Amino acid sequence: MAQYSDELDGVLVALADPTRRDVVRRLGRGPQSVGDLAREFPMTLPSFMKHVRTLEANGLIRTTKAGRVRTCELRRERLAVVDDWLAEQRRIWEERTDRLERLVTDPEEQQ
Amino acid sequence: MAQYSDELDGVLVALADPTRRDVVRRLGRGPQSVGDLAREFPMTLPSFMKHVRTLEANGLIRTTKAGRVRTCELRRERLAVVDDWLAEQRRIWEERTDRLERLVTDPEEQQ
DNA sequence: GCGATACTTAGCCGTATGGCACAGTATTCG
DNA sequence: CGAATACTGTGCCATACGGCTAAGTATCGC
Repeated sequence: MAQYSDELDGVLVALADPTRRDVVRRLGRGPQSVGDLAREFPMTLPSFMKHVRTLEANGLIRTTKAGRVRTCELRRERLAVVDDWLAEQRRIWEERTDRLERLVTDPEEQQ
Repeated sequence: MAQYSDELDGVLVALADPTRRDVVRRLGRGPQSVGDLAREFPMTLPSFMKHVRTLEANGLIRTTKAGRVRTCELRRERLAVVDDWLAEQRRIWEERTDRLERLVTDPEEQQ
C-alpha cells in the first residue's frame, strides 16, 4: 500500500543532516575538494568523509579522484525527487479541497 | 557559518521515514484518527504512536483528543520550510550560473 | 627518495531510532 | 456496572548513526 520510494527515502535521509545539507549548499556554488570542504566543519576528516559517502551513495553528489585529491560536484537534478514528492502532496490535498468544494456547491452529493 | 535551522532539520528528519511520509500523504486527504491510520501499517500501536508523536513534535501534524479518540490533522504550511530550502538552493546555483555566464561574455573578469 | 599532503581503512564508542511486549488508563456501549 | 475500545506508558532490544583515534596508502614537490 505505502509507496516506498527508496530513491526519495535515501535523498531525504541524506538531507536530514545539517552537515550534509551544508555541503550541498556549498557545492551549489561550484565543485570543491573533500579537503577544502572538510576544513569548514568542526569534525575530523574521516568523520566528514562518511557524510561525503552518504551524499554520493544517495546520488546527491558525484565525486572523482584526480591524483590524491577527490573533488565533489553537486547533482542538482537529484533534488527534483523532493520537489516531485512535495508536488504530489499538493496535488493530493487540492483534490480534497475540490471535493469539499463540490460538497458545498452541490448539496446532493452529501450522503 | 553553517546556518543550522532546527525547524528545517526537524521537518526533514520527520520526513526521512517512509512510514511518517505515508502518514503525511494519507492526512493530505483529510484528518484521521490514530487507530484508523495505524491499521494501515504493519506495526503495533505503540510503535505507530511514536511516529505520530515525532510528526507532531516537528510540527507536521496537529492532534486533538475527543473522548478516547485522537484525531490527526496535517499542517500543510509546514512543508513550506522544505520548499524554501529548495528555493534557496536554486537561487545559489543560479547565482553561480550567472557568474559563469559573465566570465564568458566579459573576458576581463578572468584572473 | 623523502617528507608533506590528501585522503582511506579499520575499529571503537555513546546515543538515537524504530521496533516489540505487556500492563495501565480512560471512554463508550449494552 | 462490566466488557470492549482506543489509546498511553514503561521498559527492553537490536541496529544504525555520527563522532573519534590510529594507522595505512597514494600522490606531489623539492
